[in-house]
Amino acid sequence: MNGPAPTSPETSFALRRLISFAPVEADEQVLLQRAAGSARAIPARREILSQGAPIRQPLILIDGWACHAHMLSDGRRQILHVLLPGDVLGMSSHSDPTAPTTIIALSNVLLCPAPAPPVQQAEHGLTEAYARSRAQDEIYLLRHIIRLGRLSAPERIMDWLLEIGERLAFAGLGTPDLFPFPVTQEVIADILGLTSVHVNRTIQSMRREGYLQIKGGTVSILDRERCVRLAEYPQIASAAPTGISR
Amino acid sequence: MNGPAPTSPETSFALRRLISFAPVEADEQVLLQRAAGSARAIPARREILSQGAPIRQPLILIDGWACHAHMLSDGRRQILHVLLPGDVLGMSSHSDPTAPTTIIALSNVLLCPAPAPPVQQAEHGLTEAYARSRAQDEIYLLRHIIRLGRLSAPERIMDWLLEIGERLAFAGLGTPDLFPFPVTQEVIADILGLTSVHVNRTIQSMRREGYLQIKGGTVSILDRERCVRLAEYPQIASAAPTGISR
DNA sequence: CGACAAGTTGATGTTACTCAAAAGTGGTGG
DNA sequence: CCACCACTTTTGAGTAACATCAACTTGTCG
Repeated sequence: MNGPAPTSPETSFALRRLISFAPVEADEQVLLQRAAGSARAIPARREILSQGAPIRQPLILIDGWACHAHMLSDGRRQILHVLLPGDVLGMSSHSDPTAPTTIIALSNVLLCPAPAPPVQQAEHGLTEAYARSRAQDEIYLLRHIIRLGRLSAPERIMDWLLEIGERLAFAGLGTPDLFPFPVTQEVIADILGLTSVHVNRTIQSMRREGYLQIKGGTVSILDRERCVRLAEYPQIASAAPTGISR
Repeated sequence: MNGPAPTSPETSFALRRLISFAPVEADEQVLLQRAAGSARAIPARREILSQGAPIRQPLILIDGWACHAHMLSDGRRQILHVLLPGDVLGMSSHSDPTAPTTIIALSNVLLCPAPAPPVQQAEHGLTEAYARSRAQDEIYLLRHIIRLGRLSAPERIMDWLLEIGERLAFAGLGTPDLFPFPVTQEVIADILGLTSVHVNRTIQSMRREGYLQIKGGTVSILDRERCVRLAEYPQIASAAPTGISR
């Protein structure tokens, strides 16, 4: 549905993102390619990792969407973090790591083991790429806290959509203004701490006012300027003018 | 105000927490003690690290409370994470790290440089302690997302207080049911994504119903059983019965 | 075509926010 | 000891945002 040849291109997309974090040596790239070749498929809704379980080995998401999720005893669900192609799951820097949360597939996904860097040399290659990927994930977590704590429903939705668009574009899957979007409004609600009904009404209102369009599993940002303003979305690679003097 | 000799004991409290994460060799403990001895004081409200600035060197919080905070342009503030004695700031595993958020002192604090482990041996000593401390911080971030996304105001406040009590007790500062508490209701509001007025009313209601007491900079959990139930607080070191079959 | 999931709509309820002011608290200097 | 200040907590009344409940409609896939 989303391109000419659906078999091998996704692989390189996912790896492209990871490689962009740091200069990865040719031999390491081969390791990645080989790992990606052995990726296994997991159907939507299936649990990938369960909370508290020991992590056998870190994984790379090659295709599809997944998420960290937490259920409360009365059925409320909060999705903590969305995982997109190229994201690394379960990478930890200490011994005997256990999964801090349950990870489930949001769509059909392809997963492969994350190859260990051949040389454990810091500040270079794959080691550095993994470290930066993890640091970036932490930034997304922090931004998510801001969203949930201080943004209104329209702001939350817009801010999150802009982030997803940016992340997907980073992996070569669409552009920041037009990207594939395989999740239901119920999932959006569980990510953003809202109800699906409220998500629906809010999206409709944004659609009516010409901000964006969501149709057929695709998001189009129609007026990026206004969208960014609505969400106070932090500009990519801009000087941070956060200086609050005295 | 909080004990007989206010000069040196805090130092060992903070280090106790860090050391508890992994067996730290005697020589490494000496490094920590020496670093703590050179701690410098920073007054409340002062900025410790600003967003986007390069991190010169990781720090250990020896005494007092600090936090990661983010301001929106219209004055809204979200506190992302609270830092307590023994917490490590700005520890990163990749090269040229920059501060993902601004860190400010919530009270007067003592800070010292985090000594680099003498032997860069994974799975042992200080390296492992730092790694586990960071992993634990990530778990607190995830829990915070659940709080903000899916818990009501009373649940948020209770859940957060229980977490703070546990963390302080872990560092030897009070017990999980009785601990020092140097922050205003306005700060609580900015942590929990509420307004200070609503925090006030909610705390009063919990006080009236016998859950807890907050007075004179001290929190007392009066009925832990009921508090834990109110917040669905995850039990420490309990088997995780999260198995959702099929 | 039928069944099931997803999206949409309406009516109503509740939680939490806003604005504004009063009352309490602690520190400082005369 | 008191007066004063700034800050924090508390209270009240009105409002806005979001949730809830319950249909109904649309779309998709076998």
